[in-house]
Amino acid sequence: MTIRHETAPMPAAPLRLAEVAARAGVSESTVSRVLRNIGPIAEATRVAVLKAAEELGYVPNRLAGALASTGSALVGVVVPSLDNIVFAEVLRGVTERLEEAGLQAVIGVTGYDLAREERIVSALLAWRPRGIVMAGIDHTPRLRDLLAANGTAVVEMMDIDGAEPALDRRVGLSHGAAGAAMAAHLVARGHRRFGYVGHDISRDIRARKRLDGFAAELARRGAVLVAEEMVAGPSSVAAGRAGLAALLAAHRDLDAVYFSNDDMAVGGYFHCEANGIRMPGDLAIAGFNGLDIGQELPRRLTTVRSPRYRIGQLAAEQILTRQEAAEDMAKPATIDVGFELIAGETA
Amino acid sequence: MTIRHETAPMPAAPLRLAEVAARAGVSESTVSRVLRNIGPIAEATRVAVLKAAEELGYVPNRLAGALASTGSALVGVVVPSLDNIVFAEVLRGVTERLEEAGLQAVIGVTGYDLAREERIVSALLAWRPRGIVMAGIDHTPRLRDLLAANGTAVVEMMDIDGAEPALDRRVGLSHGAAGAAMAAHLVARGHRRFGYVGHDISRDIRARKRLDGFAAELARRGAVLVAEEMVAGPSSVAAGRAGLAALLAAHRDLDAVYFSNDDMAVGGYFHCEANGIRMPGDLAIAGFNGLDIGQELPRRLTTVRSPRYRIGQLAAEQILTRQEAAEDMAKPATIDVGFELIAGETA
DNA sequence: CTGTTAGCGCATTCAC
DNA sequence: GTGAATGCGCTAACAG
Repeated sequence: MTIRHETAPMPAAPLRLAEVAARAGVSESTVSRVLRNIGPIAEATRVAVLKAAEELGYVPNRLAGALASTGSALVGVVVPSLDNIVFAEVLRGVTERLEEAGLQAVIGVTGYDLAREERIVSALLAWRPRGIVMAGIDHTPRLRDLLAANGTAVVEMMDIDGAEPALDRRVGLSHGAAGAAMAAHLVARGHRRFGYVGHDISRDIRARKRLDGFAAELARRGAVLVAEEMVAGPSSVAAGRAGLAALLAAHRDLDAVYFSNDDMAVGGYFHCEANGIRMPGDLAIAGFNGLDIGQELPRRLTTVRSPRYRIGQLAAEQILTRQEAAEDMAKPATIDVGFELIAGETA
Repeated sequence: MTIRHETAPMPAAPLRLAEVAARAGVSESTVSRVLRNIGPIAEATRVAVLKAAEELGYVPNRLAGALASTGSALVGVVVPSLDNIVFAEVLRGVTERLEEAGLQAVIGVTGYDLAREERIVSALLAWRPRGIVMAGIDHTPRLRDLLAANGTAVVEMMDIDGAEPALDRRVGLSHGAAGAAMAAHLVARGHRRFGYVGHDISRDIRARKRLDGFAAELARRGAVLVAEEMVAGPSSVAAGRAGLAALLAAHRDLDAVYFSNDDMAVGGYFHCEANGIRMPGDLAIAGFNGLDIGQELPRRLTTVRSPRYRIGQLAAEQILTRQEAAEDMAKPATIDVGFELIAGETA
């Protein structure tokens, strides 16, 4: 047993609307209206209510509020990973835009696992969110059904080229086109014999789409993708370094190497630097994402910049502006944010 | 007006417990119990209920559940930034541990702004979360009062050395000690004349604590902190590069430079590389965080590794294990996860 | 402009 | 083992 000093803060149950109402001498509804800026309120009572709420340190119970009004201020946000700065930036875009509108993000991380994504989204739906924002357009059939049946606003981010029909809205870019654009650029720079270094591409579907677009464009332009080196596990600088080493050990005659993303490409860069391989003279190197680190290297990395922060903001925006009235008429809409090829100094 | 095909999914209102009950031919209470694995249930009815819920694609309404049971499965998570991979990793640790326990994270990003932190936490509290996990131990007095009065479980992460009393639990490391450890290491390596390159340190309180610990230890060991170069804005590779350039322009006689973190230090590294400054012969360089990128540079960066993922996990753990029963007796507890000095090749 | 009356969907007493 | 009430804290019609 402890002896509690009189001034010690009592971990009391949170206050209710009723207690604010009592202190202000008005009804609960009035307090509710004042706090939500709804309807006409006499200035005197508004002041009194605000004062009472402030003095008591009242924090409204949004659980109750959402239940009563059938509409929570929560938005589910699902990303495949947080190791990757890319998704952290998307998340920042989403949360910032949501905050402006007074909404909050509940997050889920799938680890690139579609079954887990299904479970996570299902759990998110339990909060009756205003909407769900998820990375990627590839989902389990069961998740598609769940989302469709639920009538929840859904925004798919990052990727816009897929065979499956859109759930609701899409904000992103064509990874196939990004891969093709890089292939075109590299071929134009005179490179002909290509290699590829990637990470576990069976899970990272967008990386696969880039590779497919890249390979197809190479073929179209008469260049060759000589070899692909896939490193197990997630992408990282270390994996890129090791991957390039392995690739070059087996194939000494490559002009250029395309990496699954900038992390991997930076690893390749370091391998070249450490082994006296000059870029792009001895070997050209290219990545994807347009990360800051790549542009701060002594030789700027050739890559494609994806507008991640903007994608996050636009995705949140879609949730905010979804007109319930127009819901039935609205065809699933796609916003293509495009990408920018950065012709750096490594290719 | 659109003509809706018969098979088109009707964006119906989400199902209620009652509909599952009707289909299974039992009462709502029974469904509720089956779904939550509570109390004795006949195997036959359990199967029937599960089948009905599955077939209907029922997703429980946690808003209602939390309201009725006064306890939500939400945990507020507040970080200063998401640009920095460091906090993304912390967030990953938190969400992974929470997911194991069936809880979900609602996030808030403060932008290193304490007033905004206060608003965000206040908004988070509105969901009556199981607990709040926040980065840092420096908060507005008003936020401290709010949290104390509320009786919410609070875990402060990252930092453990502060004048203010802990709110509830702390999981982190002493940034002052980390700065001092680096000072000791560098002096032991023979360096005497030091410079510092930092970012906007008025907002990044932990960076300031590291600098203070660093400077104090230098003084104690008879070395000198010749100059500090503060770059406006957040930390970045570019800022570190520019900062070192500026510092060296004004002070040509430095032995070693301590950076506010690894991002900045990597920038310094690139500056040296681009300008033929050899590390550590001409200039020693050290950072803080132990990011992967620093350890993949051709010369491994000398730095201090902070166990960010682990901090996140432990912080979530604290929320989970907080015994309501022992709540009154429990003194605010601090978990020091420590840090590891990485003696790289740049110092 | 303000108060009163009903639920929101579920978890929880209790009975049976 | 199961079902029938009661209320969580708030918003949303209604009156007045």
